[in-house]
Amino acid sequence: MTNIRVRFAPSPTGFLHIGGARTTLFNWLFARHHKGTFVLRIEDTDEVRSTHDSVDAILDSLSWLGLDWDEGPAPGSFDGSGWKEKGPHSPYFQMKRLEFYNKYKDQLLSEGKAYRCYCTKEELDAMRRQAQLEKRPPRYDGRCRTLTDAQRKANEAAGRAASIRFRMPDDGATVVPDLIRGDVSFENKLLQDFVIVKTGGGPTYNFACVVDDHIMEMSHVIRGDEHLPNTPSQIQLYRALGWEHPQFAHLSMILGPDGAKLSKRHGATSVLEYKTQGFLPETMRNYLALLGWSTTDSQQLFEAKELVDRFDLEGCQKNPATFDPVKLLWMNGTYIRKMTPQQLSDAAAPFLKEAGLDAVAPDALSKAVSLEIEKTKLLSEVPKLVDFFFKDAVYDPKAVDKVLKGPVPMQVLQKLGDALKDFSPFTEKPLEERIRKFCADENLKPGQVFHPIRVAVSGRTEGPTLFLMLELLGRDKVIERFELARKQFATAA
RNA sequence: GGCGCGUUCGUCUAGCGGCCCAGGACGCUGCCCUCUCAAGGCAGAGAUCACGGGUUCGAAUCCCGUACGCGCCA
Repeated sequence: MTNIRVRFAPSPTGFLHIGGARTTLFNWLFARHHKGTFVLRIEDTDEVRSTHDSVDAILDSLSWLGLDWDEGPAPGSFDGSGWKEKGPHSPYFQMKRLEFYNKYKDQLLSEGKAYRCYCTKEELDAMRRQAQLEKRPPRYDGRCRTLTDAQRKANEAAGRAASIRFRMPDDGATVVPDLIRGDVSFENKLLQDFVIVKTGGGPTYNFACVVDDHIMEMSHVIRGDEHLPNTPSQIQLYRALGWEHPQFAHLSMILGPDGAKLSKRHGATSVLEYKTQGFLPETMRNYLALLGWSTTDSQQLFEAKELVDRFDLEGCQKNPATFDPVKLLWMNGTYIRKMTPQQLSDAAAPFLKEAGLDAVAPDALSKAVSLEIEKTKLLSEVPKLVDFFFKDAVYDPKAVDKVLKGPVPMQVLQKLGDALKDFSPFTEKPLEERIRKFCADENLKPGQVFHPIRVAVSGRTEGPTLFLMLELLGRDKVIERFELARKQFATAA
């Protein structure tokens, strides 16, 4: 069996979006599963829209997702003119590989498999309109196929720029053997002589892609569904160049909730946005894997290694999948619950810093986090879940209305405050015993006591288990907040 | 417009001729646990397998059409 070599080949014209991340993930999983090689190639032939920032954003996104590549540019290595690269096929930027495209363009030209086309944009537009009028497919008519040397010279003399077109076969059909969809057949007469080199001299996507995939020895091309209609043209190019084509696998697309291709108007589509929202990379990998791939037992949660072990192209879905943010959120919660409090604190560090909680002692923070871990769904929620341990409580008016209003809560706070003033040890079990005794002594139901305590101390009705929360806050803060709440809300009664 | 791909609970999916009047997961509803919120446990609602024809003793599964959705080429 040949070595497995796959690649992800993004155009650096923006951030890495969810669809691109999914394609990368599948390539990466396939490579790792087969102990093959994963290559990152930058298709920057669109000189107008390609930017250095986009390259960096893509590299950062992949690094965050934990999808490492064996060949290609190194993240963070931009030095003002380019990136450091690793791998035997460097450079991995198409704009630095023009010599290859030129070489094979010349070969095709000299073998008569490609030709110069002098048609202007206006002429091509006219041709298209005419075809539409006659209800024919708008296909290039091949008028420059048979230009004589004299005609060619005349065109050159007239200052017309030439593009290079590939001579497609007129008859027969081209079959795309697809690992996911089976054989897909396209009639050649409906395919046109497509441009391989633009008038400006740059290669088109279909040409550069074929040349590079061959030179870089790709065994499989795993890419989005939208490339399937390009594939017969590419296969013809491989043949004309005397090359064997790689195996193809076309992944179904990812849709937004409205059934249209996932795009910016559906909200967050940049992978990095999910990082800032507080999702974990392992969540993203697991969830994205399930978008278009599954096992026969419909397993949902996969350890990192398990995903690599179990991934295969056979489990890939033909039909498009709708991205479900609700399930993503659930999944993030399951991953957070698997973490230790320490790990969660560390992972949430950027968010804690933003909330001004970065000075909190790690040990105290970890304890607070441990009380909230099972309800955390996003890293970004951690600060507001624990802030009242370290900052003044902010009283939620609704909570106050519901729980602190009336004479009973106020009395509870006063009497219990007195009772706890010198109480020791101020730890969970003794506190529970003491407070339950207080309930009995005062002839109050536990709820009549517990709820006011909770709101007085934290400002809200929902929170961690009560007595541990009190222990962690410590006696001084508890007493202080009892008093503060009484002063602040006594009149409200 | 032409070509191509797709169509199983709201969503992600299992299913590759009998085990399926369709299984799992998210979400939803109810109950249990309980000091709140969660988490967890249990139960439930939810899919005439897009539609119409075939093939077959038997079809979600095979074949052919139709509809719809999406993509590509313009």
